[in-house]
Amino acid sequence: MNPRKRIQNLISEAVSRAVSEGLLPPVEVGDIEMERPKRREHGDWSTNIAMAVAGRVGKKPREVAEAVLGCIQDDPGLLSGVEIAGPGFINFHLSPATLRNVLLEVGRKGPMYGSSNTGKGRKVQVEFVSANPVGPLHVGHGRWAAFGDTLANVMAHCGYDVEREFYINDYGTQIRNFGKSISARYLELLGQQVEFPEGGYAGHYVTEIARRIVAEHGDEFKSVSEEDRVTRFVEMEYPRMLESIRETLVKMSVDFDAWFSERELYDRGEVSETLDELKGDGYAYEKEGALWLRTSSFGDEKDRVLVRSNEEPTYFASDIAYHHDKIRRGFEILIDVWGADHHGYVPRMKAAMAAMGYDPECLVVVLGQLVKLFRSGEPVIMSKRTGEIVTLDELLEEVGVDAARYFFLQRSHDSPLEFDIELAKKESPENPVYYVQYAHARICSILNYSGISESDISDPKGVDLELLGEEAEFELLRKISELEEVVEYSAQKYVPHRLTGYAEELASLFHAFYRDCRVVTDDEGLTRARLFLVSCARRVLAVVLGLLGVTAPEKM
RNA sequence: GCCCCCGUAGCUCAACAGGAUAGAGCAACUGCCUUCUAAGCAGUAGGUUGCAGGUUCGAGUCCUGCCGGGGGUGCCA
Repeated sequence: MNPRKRIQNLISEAVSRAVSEGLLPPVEVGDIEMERPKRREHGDWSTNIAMAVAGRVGKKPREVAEAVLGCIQDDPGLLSGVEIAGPGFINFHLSPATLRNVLLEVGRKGPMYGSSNTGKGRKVQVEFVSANPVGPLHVGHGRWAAFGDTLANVMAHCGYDVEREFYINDYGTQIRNFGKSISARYLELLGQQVEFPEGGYAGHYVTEIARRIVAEHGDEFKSVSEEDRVTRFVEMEYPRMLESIRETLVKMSVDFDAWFSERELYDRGEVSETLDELKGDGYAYEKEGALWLRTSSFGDEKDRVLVRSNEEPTYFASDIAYHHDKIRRGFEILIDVWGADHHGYVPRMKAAMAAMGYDPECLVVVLGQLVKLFRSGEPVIMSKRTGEIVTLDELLEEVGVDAARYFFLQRSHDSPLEFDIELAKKESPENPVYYVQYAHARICSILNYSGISESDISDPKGVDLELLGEEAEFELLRKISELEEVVEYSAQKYVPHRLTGYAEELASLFHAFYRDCRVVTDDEGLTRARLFLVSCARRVLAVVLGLLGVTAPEKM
């Protein structure tokens, strides 16, 4: 049992003892809230239970705290002190032995350190990126790639059964516009005057595609109908585009478990099947020649169209069928990562879940804000209209995957990200990626210098942990002990960026330790104890960097 | 108009389900390499958390109103 739970038990036992001794009136305390105090002198763990309960028992918070404190019977060896502070907090200080024991857990769990079973094997699907296969990924996609992948890592570490999925919008207007755009460029290259299609893709890559078609097929498609030419180009080119997207994602170290095609959803009849079910349940109805879903009965502002009067299903219709399919595949939690510009879509999708008879809560939509690119403080001008964008490939080429992923994961998903390309490239202290990686490399260097192999060090039997007694050592131990909470919080709140903060704190405490404590000395016992400590710190850094998808270099 | 997100140090951002004296990094200034990586460390300075109310033992965090920025509000995706 971890110290947090042991302390919670001490408190609840103390409360019942205080009640039976008549110091407190009978009171239901429920879950005992535990927090990490911000200030060191407030101990390792703190509870506000006295303040929370004070009103209900008609006593002052400090009186309640004293009653509880008086009834606490220490779990032997766990604590070195308990006291009441401030308005009525009860603060707990872990004993040195408890802190040192965290190293044994790191040694035991290795790469699984920080993992837990809070997810209880629940099936989770994280769907992210899901870019239309009509152009290269841009830097915004890069942010969602890093976010989704790390969120999946973090949830897996918490004991969820996680799958990563990419939804391919290979049906409908967008893919058609892609074909039309290629067609227009193709005809231009063959010397015809054509108007560029409305909603077409103006990027230079489209012209490159057309040029390649001309080179390979000449004017073969010049005389066929526009309709046929567009269809032909779509069939020829979207699989290639999808393949290049896949390659870019591989460079981002993102590996999807599933690629789900919208077109196949139609081909299997799942869209019409879903619509029939909704009609059968009375949630879909005809009006003005279109089919509508009664989303307003489930909290949406108004009803939404499923099938237009021209018989074309909307994107919404296939999206419902898609989510229906996800549930039928057994996923209990569906996480959709969408751009913030889709936020108006959330209530209707939740409503659709409810209409299908599912709990809307099982759908979690994470909305992400934009990435603004900078170069040495100057904004990089991009225009969607003219197609002048910086692609994810170009960014990766320039800054590398480690810096890219780290930068994407530094900020909360709901605030816009400023990404400075020059800063990401800099191998200097301004760049936090290197700060963290440097701590890892520095430890490797110490281990190497010691001449003792790490596998030898990690056997705690030959180590006397009691030799660890410096404040800098305890600080490091405390931070190491926090990983599980950080990982759990990141998973529960869908905030994987917390990990970058943790990594920097851990690195910083290691660097401070390095200043205060020399590891390799003539004192063999102390050397072994400290080698064990830094080896554990290294492994924890490696775990965190691994979750972030960033490499942990041995040398820099 | 209505809905959603954001507003915290000069800049970029943290702040765990409301907690104790709001924290980092960068930029600025001052020190520290004959000893395991100076891509490092230590220190100084920097704030009425956009504004005004409210809720309570306690508010950056919750509620109301206002100001400012972004997004949405389609038989588009």
